[in-house]
Amino acid sequence: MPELPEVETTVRYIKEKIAYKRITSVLVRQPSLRYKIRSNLPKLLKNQIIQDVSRRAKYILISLNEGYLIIHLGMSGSLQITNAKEPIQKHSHCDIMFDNIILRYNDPRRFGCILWETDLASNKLLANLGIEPLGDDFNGQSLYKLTRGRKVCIKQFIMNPHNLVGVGNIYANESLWKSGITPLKPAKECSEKQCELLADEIKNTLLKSIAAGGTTLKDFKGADGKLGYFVRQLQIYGKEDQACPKCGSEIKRVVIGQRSSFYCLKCQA
DNA sequence: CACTAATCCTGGACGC
DNA sequence: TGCGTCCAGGATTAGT
Repeated sequence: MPELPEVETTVRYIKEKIAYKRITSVLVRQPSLRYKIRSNLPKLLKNQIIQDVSRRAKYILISLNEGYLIIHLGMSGSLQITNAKEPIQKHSHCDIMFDNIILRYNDPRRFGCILWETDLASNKLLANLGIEPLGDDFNGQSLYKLTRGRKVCIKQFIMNPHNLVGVGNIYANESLWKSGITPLKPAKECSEKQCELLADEIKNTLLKSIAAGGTTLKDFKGADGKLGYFVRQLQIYGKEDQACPKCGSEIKRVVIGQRSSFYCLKCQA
């Protein structure tokens, strides 16, 4: 599923393809996503020129002459640059057409969204987002400050987009294992040193995955857009009952906040 | 205010 | 083979 690295890779790729191009038409086949696609979207977008493509958390932001397109890929969404000759796939819900190319939104589980807003500040979804893990203001110190007084466990804390954005279940598991912190530890009990380690590992994991993103992106053409290449780099996620790559003891699985969590009893305290 | 559980949806894995 | 059941997952919303 698209996590922050996949979204970032998608943003870079589509920006290159559609920047400064004019939208000729828009076709909505299935408006029922996480939020319904507004019925006047084609009218709103026609003849608009793409000014910029950027990212905030896992939201893809497309600046137009008037207003913004806000796209989220949800669990299973992907954006492809394609053309009219390519056959429509089963879950291709929306086409944004340019002179020679089409930006095609595909999302089997329909957890994503395609919204239009006059300005970003008035959008509720963007209003209460936490810190960007790859931004300059995220580091051990800021993580330490944020976690003070928070008794929720550290895994849930870093996965909550009001605290920190873009860290999904897989990246949370991997970075906690790498920094030797048990996912069950109350956030407020993480030391300065541990916050330092964790912040570094979150950044590392995301950056590595972005570096692998080019390869992942090619896999987006496949039906499900699932992990593809990056899945091979996983050390702990989904490895229940297998040996910890660091110490060899058995990896445990627990459910935290309805999410599977994998950790090593020996390495993570 | 802080935290928990339910929710949206489909495809894939699994048991019978 | 085919049916039913369950699970995965991000982020919001309703509920405690």
